[in-house]
Amino acid sequence: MTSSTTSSTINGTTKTWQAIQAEVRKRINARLWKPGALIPHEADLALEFGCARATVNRALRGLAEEGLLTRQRRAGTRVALNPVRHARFEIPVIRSEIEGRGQSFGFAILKRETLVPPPDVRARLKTGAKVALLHLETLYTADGAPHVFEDRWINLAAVPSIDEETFVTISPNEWLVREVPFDGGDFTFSALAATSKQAALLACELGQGLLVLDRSTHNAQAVVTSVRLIFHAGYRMHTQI
Amino acid sequence: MTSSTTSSTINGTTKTWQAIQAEVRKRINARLWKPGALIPHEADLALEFGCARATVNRALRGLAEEGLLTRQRRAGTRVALNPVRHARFEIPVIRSEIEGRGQSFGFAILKRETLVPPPDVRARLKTGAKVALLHLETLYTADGAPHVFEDRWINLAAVPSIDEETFVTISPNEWLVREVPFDGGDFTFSALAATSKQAALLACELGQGLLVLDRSTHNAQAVVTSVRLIFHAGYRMHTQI
DNA sequence: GAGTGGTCTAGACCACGTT
DNA sequence: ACGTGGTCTAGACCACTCT
Repeated sequence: MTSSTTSSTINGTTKTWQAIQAEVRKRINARLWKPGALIPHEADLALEFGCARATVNRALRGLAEEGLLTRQRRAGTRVALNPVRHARFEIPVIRSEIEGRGQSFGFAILKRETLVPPPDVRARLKTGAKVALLHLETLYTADGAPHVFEDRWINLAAVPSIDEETFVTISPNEWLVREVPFDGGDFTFSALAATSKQAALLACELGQGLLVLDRSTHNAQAVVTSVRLIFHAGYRMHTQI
Repeated sequence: MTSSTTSSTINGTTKTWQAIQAEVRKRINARLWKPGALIPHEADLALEFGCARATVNRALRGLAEEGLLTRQRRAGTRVALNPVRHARFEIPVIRSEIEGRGQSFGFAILKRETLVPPPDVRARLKTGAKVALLHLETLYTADGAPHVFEDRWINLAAVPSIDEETFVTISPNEWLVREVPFDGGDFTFSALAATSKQAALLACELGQGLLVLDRSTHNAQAVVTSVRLIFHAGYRMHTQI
């Protein structure tokens, strides 16, 4: 038997950090280490598992990042009281999402203008009262059917070269992902009932519930873009942990 | 000046893994290393930065987990073509969320019954056609105002001791988090327009858009619980990356 | 076959918060 | 003050995969 997978337990003596992590998980689930309780030091565990302390550290760090453990310098490591689970969902790159389902992707620029935005948009982008921004309205389609309506404002100061882009072959979404590096962003999920305009755009009935994702992305200097995505009726955004 | 923070650059010679990570980020953002391009080996970088290879590894591993880099054994490390950003948002523990805003938390069990569920719920929980489950309907309130309506099914086989719980002092949500360890789950965001029943429960107008979160959690053995949360009108779920 | 990332070790020093 | 996690090192071997 040449069974030597990456995570292995050798005669009960744990070696890899994955195996140690699994063992710790087991003890937590079995309530051997109860929520809120202190678990042994890294040094003790290293001794028990017959490995280096760094290996134990690697295992426990992962569990702490998951939220299963709470670690503090002098205080030691505790089992988290409420396992604060972090869901990690991928930010949908619209084209990949559609083509990944085997559908054909399309988009149409409905509006393109440069003007001083309304106050709420100014607040989100943190721009002055007289600064004009690029405003784009785009409809993305899957197999020709409306998929999502995008209402986007772009900070021209942060993305000067966008003036030369016509968005004939590449969508605003992809162009920005490709051309503008960003450090972070805010995401907000909400819901609304379709107005007549939205119902017409997204080919749904008046008043249907629509999922909305507001998102603004920024880099070190400024807020680059703020966008509202209104998805077609029945759209579900799915993720796992 | 005693400026010795955790992430520091010493005379241009980078030492900590955080500093190395920041430097690599800078080079990617500055397009010094372009998307899709191969970056130097760990060994080379270690030499350049004057540190051990393990330190470089630590820095690059983090960036790979973020999705900014793609690493393969023999092939080397590349800058990711489409920075597949994944947002990491905390699963809201309802009580913490409400109390964290300084509001008072409350809940009321509206329905409690044990019966064989409809087919769609059976499918989600992967239970047989004759297996009875616990069904709970709960309304959570913030400062007395409706916050979220919870429609939950619980697999009694996975959580036997729940029959003795009256949910007078602890909500179903918290009880499950506390008593049942779980390994993973599915999350689905969607939206609906309030029915008259929902409008009455959540004190909103008929037809308002409501955010919906469907979630099922499982452990190694079985699906433990499946729940639909319907949030009050105007609710926004926010996260950052 | 050979090169690259993945991991482990044994030891060391440091940062930080509890005591 | 002191104990615990956080990190770094220098070296080693392994796993994977591209050529």
